[in-house]
Amino acid sequence: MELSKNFEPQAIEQKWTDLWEKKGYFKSVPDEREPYTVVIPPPNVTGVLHMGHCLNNTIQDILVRRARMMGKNACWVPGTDHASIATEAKVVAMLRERGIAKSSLTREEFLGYAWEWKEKYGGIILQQLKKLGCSLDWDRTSFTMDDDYYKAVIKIFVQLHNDGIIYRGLRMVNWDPASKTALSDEEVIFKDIDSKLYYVKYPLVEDSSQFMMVATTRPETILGDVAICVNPTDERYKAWIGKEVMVPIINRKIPIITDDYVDAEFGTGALKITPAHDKNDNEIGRKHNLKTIDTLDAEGKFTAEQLMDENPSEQVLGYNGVDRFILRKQIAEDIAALGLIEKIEDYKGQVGTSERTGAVIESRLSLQWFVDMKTFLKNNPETLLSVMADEIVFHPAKLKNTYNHWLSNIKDWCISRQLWWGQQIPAWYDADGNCVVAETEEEAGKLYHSKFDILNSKLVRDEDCLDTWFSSWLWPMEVFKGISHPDNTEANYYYPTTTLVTGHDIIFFWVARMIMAGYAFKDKAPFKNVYFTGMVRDKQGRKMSKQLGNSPDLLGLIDKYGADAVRFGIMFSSPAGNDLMFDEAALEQGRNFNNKIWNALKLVKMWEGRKSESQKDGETESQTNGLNDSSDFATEWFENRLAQVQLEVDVLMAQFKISEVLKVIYSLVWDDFCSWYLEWIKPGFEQPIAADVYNKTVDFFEQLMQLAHPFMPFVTEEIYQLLKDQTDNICIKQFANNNEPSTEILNEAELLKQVITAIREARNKNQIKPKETIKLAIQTNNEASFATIASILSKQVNAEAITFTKETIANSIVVAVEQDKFFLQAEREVDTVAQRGELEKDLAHQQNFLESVLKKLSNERFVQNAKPEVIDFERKKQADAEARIKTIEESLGSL
RNA sequence: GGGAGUUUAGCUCAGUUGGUUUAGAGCAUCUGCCUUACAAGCAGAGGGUCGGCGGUUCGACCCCGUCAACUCCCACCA
Repeated sequence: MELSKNFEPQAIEQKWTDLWEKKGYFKSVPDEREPYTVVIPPPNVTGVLHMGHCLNNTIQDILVRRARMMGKNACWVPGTDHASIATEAKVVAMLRERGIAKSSLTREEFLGYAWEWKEKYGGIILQQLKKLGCSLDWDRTSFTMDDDYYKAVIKIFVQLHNDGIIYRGLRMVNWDPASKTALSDEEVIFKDIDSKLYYVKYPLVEDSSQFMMVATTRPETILGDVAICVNPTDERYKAWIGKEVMVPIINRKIPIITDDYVDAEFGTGALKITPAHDKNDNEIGRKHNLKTIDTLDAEGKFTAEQLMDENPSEQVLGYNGVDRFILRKQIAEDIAALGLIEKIEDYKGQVGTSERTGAVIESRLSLQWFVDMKTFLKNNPETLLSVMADEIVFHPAKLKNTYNHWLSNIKDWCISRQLWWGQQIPAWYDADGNCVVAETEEEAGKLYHSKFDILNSKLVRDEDCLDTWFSSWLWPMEVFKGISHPDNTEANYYYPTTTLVTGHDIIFFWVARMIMAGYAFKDKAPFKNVYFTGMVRDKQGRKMSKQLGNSPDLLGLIDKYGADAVRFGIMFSSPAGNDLMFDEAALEQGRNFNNKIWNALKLVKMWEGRKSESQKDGETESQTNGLNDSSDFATEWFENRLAQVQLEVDVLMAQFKISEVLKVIYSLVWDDFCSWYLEWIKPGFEQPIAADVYNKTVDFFEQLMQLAHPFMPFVTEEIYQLLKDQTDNICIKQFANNNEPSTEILNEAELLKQVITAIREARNKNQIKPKETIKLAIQTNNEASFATIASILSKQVNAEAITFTKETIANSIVVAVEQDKFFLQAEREVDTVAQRGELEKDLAHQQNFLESVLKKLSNERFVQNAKPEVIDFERKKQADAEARIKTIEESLGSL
């Protein structure tokens, strides 16, 4: 069979995806094996695959594939999240394009469109994961709004409500005017913005020639002012306390009050109090029994509704419906027209924005549902303890601090959203606002009658739905129906899951809440390990974003480089726990690596037809030189090297140093296997290869592919199949047990590599052309061991003859490695001047080195205090350096 | 304002309890090679007073102190 010049990923990826799926390799059912369970962080149904997913899912696939090859029952569950706000926004936008307003639809009609949208677009991202090679158990695909899942969420809501953990209350909440819903604190992102600080004069009621000056960034809320507040210790305002000032434009009389909260240093030291539009103002308002006057509607537009009993002027009514940001400028201008603006300063401040829509958040007094997190946490103390005690292990561990801090300062969780797409809150109200919470309408009715003894009242269900995270916190349990059908076989087998892989940006949103939920509802941690990935950034370290346009097209990259190369690239540049700078050059490196492996295959396949039955019959080029064949040494070395790396990989994987593992494998394949091993066993041009050497080589190659398979599934499967007729597939081939590697042969090989490199370097420096052969004479105490590797050595340094000598050979290039000396004789004259220069440079270096070693050894305190092995090592350094100096001096003498 | 982290070669990063040939890798750079697996390659090389200063120690990239720069998280000073 003819193998293509370069590896062509496009030709094989689909083939293996289809075959793996057809054979059902990634399907998992409970059995007697130990499970290795991973649940995917469910991407939003609105999502398309981006670099973050690529990183995240590649890591999961590596863990899962490796576990599968290590005899575990690996189960990786796919699925998507309904993403209430994001999806509802998309559906609303789609309807708008079709000319349909959401407000013209009933809830049922809207949900019909939403499901339609979900069915059409919701699966795209999962299909894209297939392209990446993810070995998910597709039959288990879940969705956070599946029927059972929906019921599970409702069940948990009712349970927590009955336990008194969930309550409904009128609170200041974060309000997103774009999506017209409340948000949790976690959904608010604070951003630095340039704004203005307006210095506004409030005329004193008793003497309008005097003013109270207030600095504010939000003049648009002035019409809702109910007081001016100063610090009680502020001398400047002592005389003003208790007096009244007039609010500009609306001319409301408001008192001057005091509160410790006010910082006398900031602005003018006087704070206007607008309880409807600011959390702190609201607190102060409550303390001082002030009115709350709301002047903004749900969309952030002015409304005079609550001003009507003040007989608002035409001017005030004219503000109706004006957007808050336009209003800000307009009111500032109008106040300035009254002569009541002293000055306007530039001001750098922070504003909260919606994580989803980006809209500036308003604080708004609103009736919402909350989870009492402090009590909930008190009931489930393992949430914190298990992480701090490493019962749930965080990678990297530094995030334990972050986690601890958040839990220790936890606030109540606002879980109601003014949306339709999501689990509808199972609360029913009568006309008087009496409320019952139950899983179904029927139960709600029964409960109502048992509770209230009111006849014929009509119950209406709460319109709102739940925060998406209130459903996804059940994910590791409910994908196995652990809540909707508790104690089922699957849930008992797969839960707790083994490892969670997710971005550190959702540690509070999701990870912390899953841990809480795990302990609260299953009395068990949801997972044993959490691997937090960093954020994917571009080459310049900027976050990937749509706005910057620096987010590469992942499917395009897969087409261009192949999925294996993409996986390689992202893992290779992904240090554990740090952000990674994405650079397409890494993918190129991955592609090159695939190609390197491919070419190694081509080389081995060339030998396949030239096997000789026994090693004796195989006449190698070396033997024609009268040297012993060294391939036994090569195979023995590589076998041990492989065992060594396998152990190293086990250790690194246990520490989740996944990109380190890839680097180790990369170097094993490229350097040890291709650059050294294959060259060492390579027969001469059109010469045969000993059958046992060939078979061992194929075996090594298989093992390498197996080791690399979790990282690069496609190319490794392809090569595994091409190496020889296989009865199985690499993705389920079990790792063999490792033997303990022999350090002796590993050290011998290291020395051989050093010798080869040193001689090559000498050749290069002396401008001996690659094709030009040399005669090599070796002066050593260890002729026997050099004799066994002589054929390798002669091949690798292009020596036509190797001899042993006791004497220094005149007019040759001398190379010293440890205590052995190598004399190179070439056709061309030795450039004595250059040689001398090199030798003198080396001599100086060795002498300096020796000096530093001797200084240490002559230090009495060192000899007294240091460990014996450290001293021995220093003595060896001394001996080696002395030997080398002697060699160099001899060489200089013979020049 | 609080907390955490980072600082090692041009770039991205390793460096395990202080001693391992006066610090390692990949990429990039330079030199020489189209050698019949691979130029997406081969063989070599150069490049770092381990952020600054001080300390502990026989010995510090590693421990302590301090300063500096950067990053992230938390916190609604209007």
